Amino acid sequence: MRRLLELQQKLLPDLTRVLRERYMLLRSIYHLQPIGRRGLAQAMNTTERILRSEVELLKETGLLTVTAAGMQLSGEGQQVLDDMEPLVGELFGLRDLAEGLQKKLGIPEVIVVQGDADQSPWVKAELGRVGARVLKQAIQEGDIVAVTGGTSIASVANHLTPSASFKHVQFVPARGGLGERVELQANTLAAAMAAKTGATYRLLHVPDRLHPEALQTLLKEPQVQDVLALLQNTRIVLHGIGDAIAMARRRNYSEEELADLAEAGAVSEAFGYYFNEAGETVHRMPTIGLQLEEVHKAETVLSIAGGESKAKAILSFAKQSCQNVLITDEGAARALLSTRL
Amino acid sequence: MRRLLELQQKLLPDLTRVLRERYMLLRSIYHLQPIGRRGLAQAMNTTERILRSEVELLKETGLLTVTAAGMQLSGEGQQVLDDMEPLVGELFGLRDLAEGLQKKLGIPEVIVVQGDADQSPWVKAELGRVGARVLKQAIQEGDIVAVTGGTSIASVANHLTPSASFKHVQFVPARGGLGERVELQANTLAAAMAAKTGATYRLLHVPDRLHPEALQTLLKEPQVQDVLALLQNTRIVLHGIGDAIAMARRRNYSEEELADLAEAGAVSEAFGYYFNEAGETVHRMPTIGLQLEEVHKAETVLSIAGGESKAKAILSFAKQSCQNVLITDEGAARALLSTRL
DNA sequence: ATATACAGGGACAAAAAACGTCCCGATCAA
DNA sequence: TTGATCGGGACGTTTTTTGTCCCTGTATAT
Repeated sequence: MRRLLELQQKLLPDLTRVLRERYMLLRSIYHLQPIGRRGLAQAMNTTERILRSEVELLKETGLLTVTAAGMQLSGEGQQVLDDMEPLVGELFGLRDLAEGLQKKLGIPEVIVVQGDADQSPWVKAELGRVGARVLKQAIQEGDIVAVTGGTSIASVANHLTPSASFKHVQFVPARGGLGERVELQANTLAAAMAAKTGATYRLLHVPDRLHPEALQTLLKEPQVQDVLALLQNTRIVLHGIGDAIAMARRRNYSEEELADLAEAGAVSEAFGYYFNEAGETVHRMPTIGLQLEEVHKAETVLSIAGGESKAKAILSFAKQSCQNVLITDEGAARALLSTRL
Repeated sequence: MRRLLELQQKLLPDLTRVLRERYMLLRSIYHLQPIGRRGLAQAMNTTERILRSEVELLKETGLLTVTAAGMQLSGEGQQVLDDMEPLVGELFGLRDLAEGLQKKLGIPEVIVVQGDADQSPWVKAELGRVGARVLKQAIQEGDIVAVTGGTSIASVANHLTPSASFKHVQFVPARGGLGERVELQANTLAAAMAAKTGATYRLLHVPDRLHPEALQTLLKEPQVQDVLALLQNTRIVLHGIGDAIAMARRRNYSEEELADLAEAGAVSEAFGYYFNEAGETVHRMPTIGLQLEEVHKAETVLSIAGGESKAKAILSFAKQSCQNVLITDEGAARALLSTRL
């Protein structure tokens, strides 16, 4: 494929530019639909007229339909967008980035999506879309999937679709309450994923900020024990990676606690663990759930994190060397590759 | 590849049109170089200005160089033209034509080049170029290659290049003098091919229009016997297919003989044999050389014929069902496919 | 050597396409 | 019902493409 592209580019030098632009257009429409000309023009920061020409062309090709509510992708347009996925790597040079990361971080598989989650809101959605696709491919009957909270994982939940392969799958929250907003909590997302796919789910109801003694009591509860037993047999871990300080702040840590974390050198966060640059655990959220050893035992660990601001955190967590697949974005990838080892 | 092209076409509807045009441009330059803007514009019947824009673009891409003598392909341009070969089948729908012919005529491999040899002079050159390529692929050490005369085969000779694989190959004329112009005779072409490739060759010197008795005498000549013995071990036959009447006329048949041929239903001609629509031999040139049985015995029979006017002849000869590869052009292919079985 | 024919490149007006901008009636959501 | 937003029409302006002609240099044949 690469060869064909190079050949075509010699005969039609701005082929890739056009393909890139059209791809971004389709993708934007997909994420914003139904959307009007003006709104879209603003979102893609281009002019209304120029966008109009593009849209008219895509309309003639039948890739998008135009209603009074705005424009949206047709079935074929959706199909084309999906079919383009492998092409995108070449068009934006993402394949090279992915290979570079793979080598640098020692992760078996790396997928890089175009854009920067810090700058463009839809990039998070893209991460979710790709994450959902990868999860669907990895899933096997009877799997136990441990999921964490966070915006990236929430995005995956959003893009999951019903499928027979999820029939006997169980989604289990990786950890109990972590003090996040409810729509981003692991419990919520496990349930949401189950609902979207047709799988089943379990919950881990652990109130926030419990005293250690109360925690011990809870641990004896049959329901809780049940879930913990399931977590020990986790085959797939689906988790996000957070910036340590940002996560702590989101979880309403006091200024004092934040200072402690910073002093300890915490850089990244995942399933309630905080890691320093060397990948060592420097702090744990006071709750119960998936243990780090169990993550290492899992067959497939799917990490999702994007945005330039996440680069340091990704690098830190990669030290765990337990990941099988990393899904990230261009912004993070470039930042990672430009830092010295 | 096909899939990628379809995808691209949805995003850039006139991609294939542009690729087609640029390909034809490169090809025309290749066949006419060095050529000036005006001459080329006339040859491709387009305007000077529009061609100029195209040329400027290709020049910037480095595909052609511009000298005071005119423009010509650069090394890279040459390379691109070669690399495009597989693409051309898709762009011009030639793959479908080839498959159709393969089915209809029962020939294992069919290659169709773009254009019509009756209309555009360079199509014959293209047939030769492709023929040379195929021959080069088919050749093995120690092969004996029987070649016929004719313009198509002459074109193959023109496009052959030196190669180590031709080291111990012998080119042998399929038949003795057949009354054609010397530059199209089998003898000449066998020698030419040997010279171009670095192979060796043998000649079959048989004067035109010999009496049967004289022929018998000649047959006893050691030199002749030698060549005939070689022909019995022919592994590759490289031959053209002619329209029966046209060939006879080119060979200065009398009006009376022509009438006889026509009455006998002669349609096609190859290595001195004339066949009717059913593929039956209705006449033979009075000379010596490769026998029809030997053609059937050969491992590879490479037939080359193009132009709409050759369609009937190709169909007739295909009845022999001894061909392995047919190289023809769009004009002939379309005509063949549009005739009832 | 010289004439000639043909090469590429420059120039420029005409034509066409692309673009910026504004408006309008329809439609949907509040 | 109201207000915001939708797609499509309209139109002048800008940019690009195209047609046309000319000029100078260079091969080639005489």
